[in-house]
Amino acid sequence: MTEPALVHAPTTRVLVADDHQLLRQALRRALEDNGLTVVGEAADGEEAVRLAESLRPDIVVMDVTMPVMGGIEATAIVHEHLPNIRIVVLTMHDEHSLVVQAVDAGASAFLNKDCSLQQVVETVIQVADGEVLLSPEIAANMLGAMTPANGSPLTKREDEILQAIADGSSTTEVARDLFISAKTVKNHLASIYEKLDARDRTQAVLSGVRIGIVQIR
Amino acid sequence: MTEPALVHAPTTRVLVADDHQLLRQALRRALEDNGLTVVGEAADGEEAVRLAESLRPDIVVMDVTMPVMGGIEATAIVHEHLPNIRIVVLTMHDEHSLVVQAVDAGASAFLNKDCSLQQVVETVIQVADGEVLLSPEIAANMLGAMTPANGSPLTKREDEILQAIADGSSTTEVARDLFISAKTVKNHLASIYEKLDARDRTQAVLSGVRIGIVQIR
DNA sequence: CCGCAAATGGGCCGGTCGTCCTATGTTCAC
DNA sequence: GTGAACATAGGACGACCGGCCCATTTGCGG
Repeated sequence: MTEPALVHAPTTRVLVADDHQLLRQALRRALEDNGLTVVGEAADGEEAVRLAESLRPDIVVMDVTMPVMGGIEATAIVHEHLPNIRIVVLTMHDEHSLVVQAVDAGASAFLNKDCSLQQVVETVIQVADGEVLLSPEIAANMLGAMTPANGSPLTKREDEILQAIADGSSTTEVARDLFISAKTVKNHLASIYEKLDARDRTQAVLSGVRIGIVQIR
Repeated sequence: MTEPALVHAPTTRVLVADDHQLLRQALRRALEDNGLTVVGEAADGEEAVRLAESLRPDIVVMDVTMPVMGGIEATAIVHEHLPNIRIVVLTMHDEHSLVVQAVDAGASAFLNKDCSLQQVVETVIQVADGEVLLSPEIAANMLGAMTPANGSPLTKREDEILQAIADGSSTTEVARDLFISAKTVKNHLASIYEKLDARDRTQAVLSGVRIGIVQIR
């Protein structure tokens, strides 16, 4: 993964993936005003993967919350198939656990939407330019004084199960979808109730929404 | 659509209220590039109310989902105290009940974030310029084919019960709190499920949150 | 190496929930 | 004034949920 020469690269090609046209336009303008080329825009994760494949951008600016396929998942897929493409992940929610997930998925940088357009542009340039992979610490720092060091109080599996419940699945359906027994789901739910101080799935889901670990879809 | 006189107005003063700096900047740039003056930015509803009071803008571009105080509430307060200020409401979610709530609160226009920056600018100019108050129909049209014009699809009692469930009460507790029998609560819940196309209280509450008839507390 | 947390799973039981009937009184619009 | 919608309420039943035991495996940190 070394590309020493070819510094002559005329422009950095950027793909913008965000489900909000407003944001896409804003990002496009900001990037283009700073000498970068926006080669495409995607409105969901799947489109982002497709366009990354066909357009071969240098950088993808990827929103986390998108329909059809989330940004994290799209990041993982793009990163696996096209490891040369660097991905800058954008998020609405100050969720520290997302940083970890994003970095795991192969993101090179992580920004939340409370940062400035300029910061986004700078980050993209830095990431395109050099090896400036943002460490989780830097990312966490950028997110400002966030909650000390939690993210989700739940484990990955618990997050997954709670989200599935929020998405409308019953205990049995979650079990089927995750290829585990219903009993295991109930066990996880019990842990979730304890950790979120909820007494049933309804309150647990609402707690999850409140603290930003559950997406309303 | 005629705007003959008062063309002398030097600039239209706009206040941008959105919790995402990215969006605020994007809107500021788009507005300023089109000859409008952005006199301030607010990151939450309370700040929006405060700044509207002190800066006296002509227009407030107000996001719905903001911390501390929501955009709808802020719209209502600003509209009551300063009826001359016209408010353009922006939202992420295509929820038609929000249109009604926004219009009730005194909004002059309603846009979702999937519209273009240009559309936002045009709307602001139109609203500032003339009497171009967007009717619910126009707003509805913008949001796509939506249901006629209601607020909540539920009755008052049903709203009340769903909110109580969201607040953490069980069927029996709701019954006790409302001085009715548990059976009646179950009956209302059954109606709620049918109307919201939910199969249990969890989904019903989430639907309620989605369409803005349930407050997360 | 040992412990601990996470993920998996089983059984049991009481209580709640969701659904199916039916029924009565009130209110409001047509 | 007659029906439609709303709010009230009961019974019965099966399914699901939440709490309480418990066990095994895996992986990570001290």
